Amino acid sequence: MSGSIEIAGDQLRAIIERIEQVEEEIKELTDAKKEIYMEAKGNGFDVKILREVIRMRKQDPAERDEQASLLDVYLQAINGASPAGKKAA
Amino acid sequence: MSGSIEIAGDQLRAIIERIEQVEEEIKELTDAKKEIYMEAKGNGFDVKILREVIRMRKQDPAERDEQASLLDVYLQAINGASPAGKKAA
Amino acid sequence: MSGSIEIAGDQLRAIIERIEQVEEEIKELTDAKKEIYMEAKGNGFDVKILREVIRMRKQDPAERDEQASLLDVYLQAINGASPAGKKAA
Amino acid sequence: MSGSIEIAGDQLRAIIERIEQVEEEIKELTDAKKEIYMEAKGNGFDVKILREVIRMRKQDPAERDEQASLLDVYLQAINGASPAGKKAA
DNA sequence: CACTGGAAAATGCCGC
DNA sequence: GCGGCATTTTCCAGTG
Repeated sequence: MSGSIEIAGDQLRAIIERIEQVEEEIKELTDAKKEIYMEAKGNGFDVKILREVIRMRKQDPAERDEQASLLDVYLQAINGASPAGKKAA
Repeated sequence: MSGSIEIAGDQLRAIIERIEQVEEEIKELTDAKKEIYMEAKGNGFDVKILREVIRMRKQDPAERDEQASLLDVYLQAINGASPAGKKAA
Repeated sequence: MSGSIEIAGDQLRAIIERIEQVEEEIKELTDAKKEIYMEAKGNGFDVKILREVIRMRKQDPAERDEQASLLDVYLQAINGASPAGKKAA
Repeated sequence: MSGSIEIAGDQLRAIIERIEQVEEEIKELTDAKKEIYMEAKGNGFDVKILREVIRMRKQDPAERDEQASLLDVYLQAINGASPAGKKAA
């Protein structure tokens, strides 16, 4: 009766503790990351650009180019839309 | 003609303008909100605490539900796999 | 005695309600914005790029160029660092 | 020499590599966390509810404090401008 | 005037 | 493949 619940309860507790443990470790690393950024900032680096560099390195080059050209397409589409009839210039 | 490049320039413009319009309105309201806080501050209220009160009021309804069903939640978690009162399957 | 508290209480309530009212309106507009993006997506536009276009339009050109060139500086600094002794090439 | 352009390339590289290293470790832990959830799911637990339980446990201590001092908070808000028991100033 | 903390936005992920 | 959720990132106001 209370048997299967007890067992599940123990299991549940174990799961929760494991997850909380891992989350704790993640938090430590996240803090470490922040510190590195802060240190970099202290050395005169621009944190925002730094993040962008890291983001770029994560992305594969093909994908990057594709996004860049799509952006160009959009920008040109905006400029080339209706204003001043340069439609097919 | 420029063909595949000229992708719906007019449509794109329309979308962008609509979004920018909405963002403009949001900005106005955000400013109004700030003004209310400032006015409150001028009347001797502590803005930080005011924000906290509002935050709590937002969370409270949700919180109440969660609190009320905490035990249920645990019980469900323990045998969440049997959805529909399959007691002991 | 309870006098000044009462008055302040009314005032407090009024402030809170005004803010909550404004926040409600902001939420509606935010939802509207989301819908526009979703509609655009339904028409084949890339939401992420769309967001970038809008972000770019908000930023003044000078600032934009500055960021872009700083990014270049960083990227070149990475490539030109130690590897393969091209230090002063 | 390239002068002002060659801005601390080595330093920059070191920073980036450190960050990427830490992010790698975070990713491993994140994956571990996911695995725990998956394992739990395999044992009949409802992942969504599990997440909720963990979230509540995180919020609970803070929540308790906030709840306990709600009245205080309101009272402070009402005369927050007099910090240090200036009774009726 | 840079730092800190908190609100708002954006991105990525997971399940359906 | 899409919509919703959770995390992460960015922005901004207050503060020393």
